[in-house]
Amino acid sequence: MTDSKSLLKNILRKEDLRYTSQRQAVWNELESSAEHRDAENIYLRLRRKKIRISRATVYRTIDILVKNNLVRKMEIGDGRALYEARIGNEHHDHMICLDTGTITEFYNEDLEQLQEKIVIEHGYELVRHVHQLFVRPLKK
Amino acid sequence: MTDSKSLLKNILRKEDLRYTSQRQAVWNELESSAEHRDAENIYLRLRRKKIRISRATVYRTIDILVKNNLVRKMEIGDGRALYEARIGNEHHDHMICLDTGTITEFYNEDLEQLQEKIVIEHGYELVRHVHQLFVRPLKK
DNA sequence: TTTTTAATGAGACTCATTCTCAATATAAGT
DNA sequence: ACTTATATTGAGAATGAGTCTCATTAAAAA
Repeated sequence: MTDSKSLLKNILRKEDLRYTSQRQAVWNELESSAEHRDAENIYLRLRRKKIRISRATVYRTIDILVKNNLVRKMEIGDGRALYEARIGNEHHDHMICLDTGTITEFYNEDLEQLQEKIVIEHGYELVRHVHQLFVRPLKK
Repeated sequence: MTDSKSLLKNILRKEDLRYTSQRQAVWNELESSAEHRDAENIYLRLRRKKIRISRATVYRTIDILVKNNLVRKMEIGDGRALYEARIGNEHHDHMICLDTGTITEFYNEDLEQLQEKIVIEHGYELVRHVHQLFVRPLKK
């Protein structure tokens, strides 16, 4: 069994959920590219590959993957959400260019630590965070 | 004329828009509380006060206020957006408690500067940012 | 005032996501 | 393997925040 299959199976077992071809297909699709994709894109691609799946199942499966940290959800502000696999993909935040729509990933350790410090000072622990920088190219 | 009225009038004049009672009512409503409120809440409160206004106008007016920095928009991740007046209200980010829903505002100068530094290193300038910390109470 | 044109309201519409429920598939037990 | 119990699925209806349309109303310019 490939790592990808056993990883998913273990998570489904832990959650007392059944292993199905649809759930594997959604995970394969997300895992196979580093893109930020929306649910409709995943649905359409699976259909194009002649995989029998519905939108409802795509959404339901993504929820499971997000809850189990295999996939990161990112709300882009226009009412849609984009997803990306976390596999071989350490934590990062996003910089979104307002001119071109280009999404650049960034990670800054100082920033991470500062966030932790801030929430602790308020008597909380950090569960997750959303950090998006909306930018424009520097004109020189 | 109150400050609140002339502030709005000036902005509408600048934007070549007309001053109307509905626009004033939406601005009054937002300005009069420091709460984070959604569009529906503002609409219902104005109706309860017997002010003649429609949802469409609430949304249209909020857009104008956001565009002119009188109001800050905050997407909360469940598909809704919350709004708060910026009046007497310097920039801050939000900490959202997952247990209680409590929203705590925070501001950290180091964090602000770090963000600026990061985008510049990538050849961009920062236009705006979204920074939300989802937290849980520290149990001791 | 009159006139011009922007703003409004009611409700239709959009679009991502969620829900419903009958049909189907998984996996446990034999 | 076969049966059985029950979780999962699919099709499409439903939801809900936000946007759009267009006839009516109201600013504000003349």
